[in-house]
Amino acid sequence: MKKAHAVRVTSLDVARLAGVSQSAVSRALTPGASISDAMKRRVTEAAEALGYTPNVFARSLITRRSDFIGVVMGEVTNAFYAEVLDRLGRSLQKRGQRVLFAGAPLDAGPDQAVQELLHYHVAGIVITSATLSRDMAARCTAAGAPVVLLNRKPPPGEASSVRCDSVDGGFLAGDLLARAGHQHFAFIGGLPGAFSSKERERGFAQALATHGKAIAVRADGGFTYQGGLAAARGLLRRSAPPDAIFCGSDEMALGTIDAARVQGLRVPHDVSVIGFDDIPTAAWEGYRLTTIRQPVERMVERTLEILFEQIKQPGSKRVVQQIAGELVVRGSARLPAGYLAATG
Amino acid sequence: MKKAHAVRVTSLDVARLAGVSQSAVSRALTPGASISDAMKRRVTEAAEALGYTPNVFARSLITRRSDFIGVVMGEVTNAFYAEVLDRLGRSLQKRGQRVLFAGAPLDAGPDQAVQELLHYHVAGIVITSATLSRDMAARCTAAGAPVVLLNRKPPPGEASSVRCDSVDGGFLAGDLLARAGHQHFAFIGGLPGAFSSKERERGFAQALATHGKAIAVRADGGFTYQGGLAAARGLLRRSAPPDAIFCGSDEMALGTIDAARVQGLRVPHDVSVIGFDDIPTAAWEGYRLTTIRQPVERMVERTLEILFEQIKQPGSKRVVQQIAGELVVRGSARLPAGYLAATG
DNA sequence: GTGAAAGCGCTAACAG
DNA sequence: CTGTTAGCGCTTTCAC
Repeated sequence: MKKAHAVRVTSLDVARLAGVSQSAVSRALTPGASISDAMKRRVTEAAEALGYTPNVFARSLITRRSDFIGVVMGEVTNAFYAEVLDRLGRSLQKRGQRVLFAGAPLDAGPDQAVQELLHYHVAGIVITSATLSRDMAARCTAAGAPVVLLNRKPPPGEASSVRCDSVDGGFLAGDLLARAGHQHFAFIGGLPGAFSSKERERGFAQALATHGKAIAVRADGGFTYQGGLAAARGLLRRSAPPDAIFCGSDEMALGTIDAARVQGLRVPHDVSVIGFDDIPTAAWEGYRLTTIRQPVERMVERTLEILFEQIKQPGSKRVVQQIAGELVVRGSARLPAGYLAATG
Repeated sequence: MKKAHAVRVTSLDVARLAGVSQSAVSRALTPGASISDAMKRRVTEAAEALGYTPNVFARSLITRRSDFIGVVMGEVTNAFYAEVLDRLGRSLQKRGQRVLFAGAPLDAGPDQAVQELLHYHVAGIVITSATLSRDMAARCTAAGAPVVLLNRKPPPGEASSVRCDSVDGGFLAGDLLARAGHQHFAFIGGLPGAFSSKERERGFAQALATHGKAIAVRADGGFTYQGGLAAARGLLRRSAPPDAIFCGSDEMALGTIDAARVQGLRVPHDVSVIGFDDIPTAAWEGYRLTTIRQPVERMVERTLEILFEQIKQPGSKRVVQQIAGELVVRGSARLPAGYLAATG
């Protein structure tokens, strides 16, 4: 059984064992410091022998930098964001960074959470909950902590952002539905103020316009299953119910499918449904939801790429990037004639 | 527009403004330090005027304690754990603690993640991924960081644990199914080595034995939808297929329901299915899964209670607590005759 | 109860 | 390239 050293080993201990100065130890463990290979090896060996790791607090006290990356997230219970967090965590762990997790009340915005993170001299911040205020963005810049927003409205100022191209994604959905010959189109949005939801609706409307159609009716479902279910129920009970419904998120689309089934409607025979996200549940046998996939992996990767670029190169220009969504054809929407033949 | 002080305000600044010593400032912000009310007020006012907050690194460097709580979690993408994290985050935020999030590779165990957390002098650790090794548990104790495991096998040694009573939960499921008159019982477990899964199976078997029955066949589904689907497909294709399936998790139960439907079986008419967890999806219209609910809220609350007790009172005895699960009757399992009348 | 002084363990500027 | 030196901002003795 290994002994549990309660006594902490410091750089001085390592220095003594290696027979060098304490600052040499520091340099040996600082990438890019000017130190000879021989010295470096000597120190490294002594450090390993003692099981030494630098005290993160002493280090951060001086450098004013930590290896924390702050993650501000509103809804971990949303499958899409759970996956974002999962991938974020793995990537950061691999790069030797730590995740300082901050839930943000959806109603209050991320400002307070960000303020707290700043106390910990986070190296950077990823926000997925809502848009940052201009004031807080400025504070992050002043504190030297670059910010990247994921799937949020690019805030005014210097914060970067990565998002799935919602307009384009909405267009994909609208185009498919229109070409399949549907006549009455409905859109179910998330929260009235949500930027991504509005963009998805816009793209949807644009595609319909291309075909001389328009959104006949809309409702909001708060991005949740229950909300989507309720919204769809209302829509489908109208005297002229829609035969094509595009939802701003998969959860709402799944609720929509269930609402249709409860009313005895067949999907997609009586009504076509398309979602947005491609969460795992969308692929379940019970739903087989046709949807617009957000390429989470690439989005997260790009987010971190930008973040680390800015960390390494403070003051570099902000980047506002869109990544294309991708139509995933399953069974919840009728297809245009000859569609399968055309796409192979 | 507020000015973004790039210059940090230190306790010395506050001391100067208040006309007191720097150590007085420290004492004013340390609960339980010996200081007069007048002095405390004076310092507090100056601190507020300057927007002062102590440098967490300098503080932790001395005290060897941070306000981080480490959370080691394997599967955020699992709806049950997403909810755990969500609640954990909210509660901790409320108590002024920060969440240091560490994903743990399921295959590697939590030891490495815990080791990393210890570097940050976390005040405590919550683990939901797998059981801690005895060695690492000892190291946590040595480092003064209490550990509470959530829904994991209580490790040998001093770590506390809170879990849903799986034996009892399994019993509930078995009892209901047996009393409803089913004849062929199947169990779908998670991973072969998973403690909670084994306990659920044991309780299930015990209940069946009470009625002179037994588990006829079993399979493993890795706790996932796809795994449950595949496992159930195999089970239902047997020459003597089960008419009652108890699954070690809701996701697998949902997969089981879909597997049954794909084969043209009606649930619960042809086969009854019961899950475990009560994740939000279990309540969806498309499934209406009868399941054993884990009272997440209480479990998380109790976990934190124990953790903070141990933080406040180092060396206090470990607690191993079980919290009862609760049968949630929906539509995926046939009920014993007169059941509804009897339960009101 | 209060101030002065001594570090916590480390990085970074400075000589050599 | 290497050692010496000076703090980072705070908590915590120690005198008074």
